[in-house]
Amino acid sequence: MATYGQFCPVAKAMEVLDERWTLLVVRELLYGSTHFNELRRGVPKMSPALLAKRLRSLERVGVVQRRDEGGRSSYVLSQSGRELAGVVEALGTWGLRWIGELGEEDLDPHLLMWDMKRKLPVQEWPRARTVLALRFTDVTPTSARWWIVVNGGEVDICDFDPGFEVTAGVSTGLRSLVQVWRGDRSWPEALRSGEVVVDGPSLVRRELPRWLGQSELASVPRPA
Amino acid sequence: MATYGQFCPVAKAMEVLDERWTLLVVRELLYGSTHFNELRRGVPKMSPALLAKRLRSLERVGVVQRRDEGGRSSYVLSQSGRELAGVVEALGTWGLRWIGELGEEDLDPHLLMWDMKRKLPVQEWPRARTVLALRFTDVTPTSARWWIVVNGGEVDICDFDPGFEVTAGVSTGLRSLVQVWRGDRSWPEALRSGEVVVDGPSLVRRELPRWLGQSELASVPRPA
DNA sequence: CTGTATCCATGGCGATACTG
DNA sequence: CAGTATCGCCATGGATACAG
Repeated sequence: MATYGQFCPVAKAMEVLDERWTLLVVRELLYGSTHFNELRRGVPKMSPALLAKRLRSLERVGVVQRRDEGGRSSYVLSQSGRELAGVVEALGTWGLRWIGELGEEDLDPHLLMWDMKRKLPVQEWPRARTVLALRFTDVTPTSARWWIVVNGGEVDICDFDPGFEVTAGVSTGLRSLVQVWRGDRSWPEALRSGEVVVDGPSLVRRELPRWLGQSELASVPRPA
Repeated sequence: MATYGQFCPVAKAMEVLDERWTLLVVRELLYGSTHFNELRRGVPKMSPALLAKRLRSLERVGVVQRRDEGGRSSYVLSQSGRELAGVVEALGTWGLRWIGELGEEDLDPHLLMWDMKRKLPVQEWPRARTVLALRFTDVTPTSARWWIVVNGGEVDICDFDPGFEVTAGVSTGLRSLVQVWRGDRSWPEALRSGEVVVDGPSLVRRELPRWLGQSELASVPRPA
């Protein structure tokens, strides 16, 4: 860990946190991931060796507590780690307001589905099993089709047809759905523009924005 | 600038902010520094080449506005940059609470004096010129003696005797004064323990804690 | 004073393969 | 599933000197 040679608390914090990927791992832990490969899903472009290294660093500085669970390990934030929520939130708010341009390489369908799996507002969905068939119109075929299954408060995401009756189909450009999820665009606008198309009963077409919702940070006000 | 390939606002923010030194430069700009060598005083261990590079990066992403002022340049935060105050504050709060251990190399008397120069509560000082002669008992002779001159709301820090009549002398270990300044220890405790010794009229001995005060973050509550 | 230019070593980190 | 092991590049950034 490189040092700054400053007693300033900001510098001392950055000695721990400024290394590449570190705060994204913390973000995943804050979102509730506890196991190695679960963490990997949230930072897929990070090599496993580096993730292991970061977890060891975070454990050493007391941000993460590692527990051995008979062979496998689990990683949980300590009190110190949980308090990084304030830092992560400030970064997210700032990033949403001021770093709006997304490159093509930022648009990863796996990450979007993983994020949705964790944060879909299941309480808005019907009690009965509900299945959305999602199709990204502008994505390489192997990652273009997804199924969202909500049943009894549980969300499952499949990249193959699970075989259940489909409640509705959703067809959209990946960028459009990412923008709506982040709150860069609104659901009504995206539907009106025709960039997100819902194929199904009119009731579902009306409810879909509430079912899918938006990420937590979406409501952050944007600069005028 | 290395990318993460994620649309997450935290990741997009960190692409801009996670490089070494970047947020410390922003901190200096938030504290009001505007010129190159003024910034350098706040990040003395950073090479000038790297500082120039970081300033260019920050300008490119719209955090800093550079102005040409007839030969020299000044650097001012944009609206986007000013909003990084929330990030810096969250980092400082967390760092103060959880990264308490300071190594010897973190104890730089120049940085302490530079910080004090900017943030001394001059409104607490007498109207008439007041001079404190500071001596660090445990620091290499060339950086051990400092004079703080407060006059008409202006603070001057000298590393040589400015020749004015000295109101009082303060003798202390560098670490002790840093700890008090950060709020890791209280003024009463430091004086009582004898680690900070004030040599002067009893009125000054009473007033000194209010004159020097503590850094802004010092009041952050510490973990039990 | 305000930077720029150059050089160089380090090690961070990405890629890949592999193991219990 | 949960990591380790290894390799090698190249970019980061530290140091120093110098220029306008």
